[in-house]
Amino acid sequence: MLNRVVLVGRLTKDPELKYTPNGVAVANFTLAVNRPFSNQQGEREADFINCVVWRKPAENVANFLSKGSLAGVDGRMQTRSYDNNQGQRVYVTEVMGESVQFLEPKKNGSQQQAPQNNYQHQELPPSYGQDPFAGGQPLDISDDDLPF
Amino acid sequence: MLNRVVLVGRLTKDPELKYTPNGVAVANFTLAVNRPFSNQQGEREADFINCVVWRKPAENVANFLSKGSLAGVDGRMQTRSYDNNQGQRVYVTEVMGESVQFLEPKKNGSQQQAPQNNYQHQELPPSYGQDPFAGGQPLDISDDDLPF
Amino acid sequence: MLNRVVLVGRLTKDPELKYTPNGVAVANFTLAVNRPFSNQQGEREADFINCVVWRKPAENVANFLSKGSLAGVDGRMQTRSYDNNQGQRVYVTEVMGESVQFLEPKKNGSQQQAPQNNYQHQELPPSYGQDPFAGGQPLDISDDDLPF
Amino acid sequence: MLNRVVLVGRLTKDPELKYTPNGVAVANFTLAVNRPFSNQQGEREADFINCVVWRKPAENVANFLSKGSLAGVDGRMQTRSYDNNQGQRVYVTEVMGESVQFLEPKKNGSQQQAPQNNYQHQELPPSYGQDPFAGGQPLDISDDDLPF
DNA sequence: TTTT
DNA sequence: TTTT
Repeated sequence: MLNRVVLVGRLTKDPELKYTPNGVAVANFTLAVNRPFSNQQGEREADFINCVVWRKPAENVANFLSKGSLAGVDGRMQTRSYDNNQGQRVYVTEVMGESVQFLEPKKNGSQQQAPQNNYQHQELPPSYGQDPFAGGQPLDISDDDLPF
Repeated sequence: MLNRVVLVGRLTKDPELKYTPNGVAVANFTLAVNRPFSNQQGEREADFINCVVWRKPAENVANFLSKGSLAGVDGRMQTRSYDNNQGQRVYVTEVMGESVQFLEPKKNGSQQQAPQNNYQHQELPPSYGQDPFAGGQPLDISDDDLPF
Repeated sequence: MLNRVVLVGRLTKDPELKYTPNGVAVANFTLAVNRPFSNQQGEREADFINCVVWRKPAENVANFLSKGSLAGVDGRMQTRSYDNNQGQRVYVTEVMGESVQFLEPKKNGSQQQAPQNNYQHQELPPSYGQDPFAGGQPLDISDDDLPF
Repeated sequence: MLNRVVLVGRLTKDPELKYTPNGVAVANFTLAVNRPFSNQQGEREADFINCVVWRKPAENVANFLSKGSLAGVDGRMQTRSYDNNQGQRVYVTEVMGESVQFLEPKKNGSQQQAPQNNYQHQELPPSYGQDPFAGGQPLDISDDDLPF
């Protein structure tokens, strides 16, 4: 059924990159998306939206985005739940990002080249993404949990 | 900043209609949106997405939708948090529906007329929405909490 | 770059199904999408949006939709131009539908079963889509024109 | 009915600002949106999408965007037609932008301050938008043509 | 637990 | 050239 989300916002922290036991990359990050209206106190608020990105785009996210980066995400809303250590059910809503657009030149990097174009499907410089296990830490879940 | 969600799904229950002390209508409902892929066990899953609608469209939702109704929602993702009665912070992500489309003729109703067209901005039959407090129960929050 | 369109509307005619010389299916149809506001004369207008769908979903469209069917489309806007027979450049904007949702049970059909779920990725009954060339007429363009 | 478009792209030219006889501002511009895939020749193409923005946001567009600016547009697809001077019917599809996000600091400007935040609903510096007729040229259509 |  |  139709389920489409498009967001533009800034990362609240550096993205977290992990790998499933099978070597599938997953990146998690939170986008702060400013609201277009002010609250009663006249302040602008933001929504903090958790995003998950899988596979190659996950590695691009980890390579090109960091705290404060402006990014666009096109994806689907997903919900899941789990029991926390106090034995309570926690409900999670997040955005499964199918594509991520980098809306600013890579910042922190030193001598790095910014990508010529900022789309997720871009050809990345050959130095990226070579060893899928580099730079990320293994994820403690079985691949059976992967829904796709 | 850009924040746009479009969903089509079915209500998991009848919508809940409430009113703020000032008489502003709010409807809450959950949409079950089937995923386009199957999980490891070959089953189709759904995402359960909480939606909030304000004012006149809230009353339309309450009048035209019920458990199982197929509906489209166009809106924005919002996040908020509160402390539950165990003193723990609970994070909530929901969709603020700006417009709701009724994709099926009104069901349960007896002799009721289905709307000629199913858009939220439709002219409703004069019998609807007259007394903003009819059919809903008061909401225990101050209007100061309304962000818009 | 971000380019996302979501529409719900009714087909103005039966969809047209064609095949490239290589046997790739393409369906074309126009969605009438009613506007949420009235014009100066108090009339509701509609937008008439041309949609193109490729491959398997194209065949599903041809099998399940017909004039008047209510459908949802999730896709991208695309533009192209060509010279007409009067030698004038014609600019075309259309929606490349990546997924199509059938929002009504199949109508015209006689004893046909409606699909159990209406998503484009659905398993179709085995009688469908067997011979990719059945029911469509060949398309007079080279596959070199296919951009993906 | 559901009709939602979200785009991020770059202006192909400076926006055109006009005013109806009643002083309602309208801005027109074309966004070049790069495609996420390459064509047969391995080249990246773009879609060129015409956008229209009304009223205050139209003036913001004229003040903050220029050729090459990166911008996000959230709106609806609209179609219309007219007869050209050769007496032929021309069909037009464009995006009615409801909100426009400025994704880069204002460029060409000399000593100008970039907006603190780039959302269309932003508070603009007091020097902007004061005389709604400044800087735009009158539009040769009656307000009766305005559909909303 | 939040970004410019 | 347009749908309910």
